[in-house]
Amino acid sequence: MSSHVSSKEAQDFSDLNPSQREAVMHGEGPMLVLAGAGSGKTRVVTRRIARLIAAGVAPSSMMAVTFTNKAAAEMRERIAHLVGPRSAKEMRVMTFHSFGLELLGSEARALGLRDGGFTVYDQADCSATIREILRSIDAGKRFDIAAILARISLAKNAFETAESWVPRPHDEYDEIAREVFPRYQAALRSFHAFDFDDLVTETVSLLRRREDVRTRWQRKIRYLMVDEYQDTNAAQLELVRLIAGSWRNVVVVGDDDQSIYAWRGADITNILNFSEHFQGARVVKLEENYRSSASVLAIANAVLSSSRGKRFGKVLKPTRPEGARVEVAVCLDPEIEASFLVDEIQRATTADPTLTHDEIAVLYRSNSQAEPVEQALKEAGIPHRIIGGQKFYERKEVKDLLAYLRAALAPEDEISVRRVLNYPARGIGEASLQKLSSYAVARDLTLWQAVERAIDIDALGGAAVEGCRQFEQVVTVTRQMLERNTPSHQVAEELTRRIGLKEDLMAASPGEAFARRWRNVESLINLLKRRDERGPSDLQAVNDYLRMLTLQLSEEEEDARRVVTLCTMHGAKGLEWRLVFVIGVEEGYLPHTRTTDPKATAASDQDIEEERRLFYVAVTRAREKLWLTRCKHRSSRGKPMNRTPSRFLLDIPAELYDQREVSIRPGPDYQRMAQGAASVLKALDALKDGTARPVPRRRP
DNA sequence: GCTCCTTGGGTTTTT
DNA sequence: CCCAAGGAGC
Repeated sequence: MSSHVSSKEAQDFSDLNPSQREAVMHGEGPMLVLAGAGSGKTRVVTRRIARLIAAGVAPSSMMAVTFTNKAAAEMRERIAHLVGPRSAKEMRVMTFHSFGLELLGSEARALGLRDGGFTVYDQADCSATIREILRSIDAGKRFDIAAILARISLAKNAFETAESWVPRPHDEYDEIAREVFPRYQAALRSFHAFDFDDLVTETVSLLRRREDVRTRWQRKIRYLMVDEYQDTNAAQLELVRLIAGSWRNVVVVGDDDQSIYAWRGADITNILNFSEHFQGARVVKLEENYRSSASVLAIANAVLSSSRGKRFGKVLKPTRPEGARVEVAVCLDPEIEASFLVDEIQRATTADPTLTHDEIAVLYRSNSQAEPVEQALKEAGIPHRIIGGQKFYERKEVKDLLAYLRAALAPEDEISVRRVLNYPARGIGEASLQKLSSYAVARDLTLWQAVERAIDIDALGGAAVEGCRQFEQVVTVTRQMLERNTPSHQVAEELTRRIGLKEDLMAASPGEAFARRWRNVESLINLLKRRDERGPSDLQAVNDYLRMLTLQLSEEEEDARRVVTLCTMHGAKGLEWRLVFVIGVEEGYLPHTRTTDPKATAASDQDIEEERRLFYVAVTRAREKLWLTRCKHRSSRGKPMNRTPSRFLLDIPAELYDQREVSIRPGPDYQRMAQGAASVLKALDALKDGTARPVPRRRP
């Protein structure tokens, strides 16, 4: 509908500064928008889209690529606000991975996959695959699977194949990865599975080798926009190049100073060298910051000014007044830190009733830091949500149910079959699994085919044969229901009944845990129900939906009602709040030990620079008030440790912030201390009587 | 084959 | 401290 497009908001550019206007008015050809934090980059992207639509460009010929599905949803919403929901819906707004999924799904024939069947493996599935491979090659030592996976992932994103990749000498993880890589890739192919990296790299290789496919997609997508371009890797750059084709209508938006995903293969030279990759590119810098108070920006600029990395060298220019002083709270330990921040939230929201909880965030380096904060917020009755942490899709009961569905849809998906072959327990233990597996290998069968032939396997015991029969029956019935186009949620319900999932969960999880886990099962069934209402339940449709779930559900399905947000600094990118607490500003977290420890993967200055940028990202989330907190003591692995301030904090001139010590607070803390003292006295008494017992742990 | 216990080893970020 | 793997006992 054009009523939106012709609206004043979309066509009046007087509210934009000259650089923003230049970016919005840009027509064809490559452009790099270097957008500092809070400089209005989303605004520029969405306004440009609205302008192009107003100029007659079909929304369906445009694609905007974002970094997360959540960011995509938000961008689509903002576009809808400018141009109307109809046009917004026609546009492609998605992540690289979702795009890969769409393209591979619709080009299944070109890929040579029969009936479009492939599965998407998440990290847990990939880990399970590697665990099996390590077992099969008798790797001996207990390797860190995540480390192997990380190396394979980096190699794949750099277009190394199992054959071409050269491990670094004297790096035992490179060496084991060299062994695992070809087997891993072969295993995924035989399971008809793609991992997240494949979604991009396989798309690239398909577009490279099939001119017809390439041309088809280049005709489809005439305008391409990429957000958070500093976080793209080599494979994604290649995908951009292939899609952009000869039109080269590529607008990328990003900030080299916010590049924080090198550990995942992101290559900062993509943005630094954009003008070489796309000759004749226009470069626009957005340096005026509309988000943060001048006090916050002074801190942000100070953090970057000590940076030694290669940069475009932007400086954020404040447009807003000085605002409240930035404060540093030096706390005794994490519990004090948490109760201090709760106290401060209560004080601030009371003093300013317009400051609602959804305008407040607590940011930390690692998910484990959320726990004491959550505890303190809970005690104080402050509503909050944790972004990240244990994801819905990763919960065991959800994965188990999905594994059954996947096994029914595609029995060659061995990881799924393995996962539920003996769940709930039906007499097929490690030994029987080995026998099934070697039977399959010897005859070049899939594991599923071996299960079907269980009765013919002499080595297998009676209980195991019976278990295989039961499993085969459950899977077969499930498949038949799907073949008859039974709504998928009904299939899932019948499945839970047949395997006795409810009873098993009840038996395995005490009290409250059962309710929570069963609720997860019900939410999954509900999710399927909503899908059923929208479309058919044929095999293809359900399969498509399940593999999309792998991408979508690895993120938050959370609703952001008026609650305080807790999230990692990585997860905070692109978001903003009026009041922000950055906690744990200590050596060991910022930078993280893992990046400074010489024992870990060759710790380099580059890694530390990335940690500095991460701190910069965290700081620039604050609009009005920024608190930096750190602890003097903290226990790690049960051992108490003294903590020192982050080097990045020490780099900030002291006159830019106020500092205060927080050791103990009046109120509840005194009570807690008194209780603590009482229990110590009691324990001493007990020691004297000889009735000492291990003190039960406090947490439920 | 299953469950419970001991032991040893490692600390992050996520599509 | 927390998890996973391996061993003992049922």
